[in-house]
Amino acid sequence: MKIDNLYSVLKSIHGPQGKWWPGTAEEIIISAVLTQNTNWKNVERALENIKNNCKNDLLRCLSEKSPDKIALMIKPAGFFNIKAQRLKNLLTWIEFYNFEIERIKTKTIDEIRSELLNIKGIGKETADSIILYAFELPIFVIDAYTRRILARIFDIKFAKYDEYKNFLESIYPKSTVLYQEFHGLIVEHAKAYCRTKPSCDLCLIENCIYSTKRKESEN
DNA sequence: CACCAGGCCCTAT
DNA sequence: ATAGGGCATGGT
Repeated sequence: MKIDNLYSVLKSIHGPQGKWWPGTAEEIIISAVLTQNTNWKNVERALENIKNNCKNDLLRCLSEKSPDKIALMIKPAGFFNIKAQRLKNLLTWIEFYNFEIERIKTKTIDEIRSELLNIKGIGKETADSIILYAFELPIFVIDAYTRRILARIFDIKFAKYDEYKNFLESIYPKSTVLYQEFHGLIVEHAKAYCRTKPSCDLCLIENCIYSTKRKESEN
């Protein structure tokens, strides 16, 4: 199997993901921080608490809360103290743009990424997730699952995040929808096949492709 | 009981 | 440069 086909193979297995990252742009920005090393179910609870406390103008409202207040709201998501501070840092940046997403989007992807990475608590995966899903600009999000799939199936290993990113962006066309779908497919694949298994190391996409190929050959 | 989850930062080699 | 520890909740 060629890496050019990974996307279509994943899609044939798991189907189109549609709006894989739920919520408005504002909610996506917040949940990008909440989901750091955290189960999505817990993110939903935390986000729900925030929405209950901030009925409208989510980002501006949240930015006016104290770190302690925020920590209390996002408690279910874990790491609540550090995440509360990270949200504050992120919101301080967004405030420069008067909390208007459209104003941020007038900058280039590289500028936005660089600014996001200057925020303490926003690493590459979080920054790229925000750019791809909240700002809807084409950037390839790399996570642990992405690395694992490349390693397992294609025996491809890089040392750095940006090497993975550049590699995949050189193979697949720079398309927001494509990158959104792709990342969603990778995560869903990992979830679907790992969650119920005792060890994630046994969660091999190879198995999945193998069984799919068998089905095809049986037809 | 242990291990994991849609990471990131800081520190010690 | 890079490995290891801390952050913390809820599910399996």
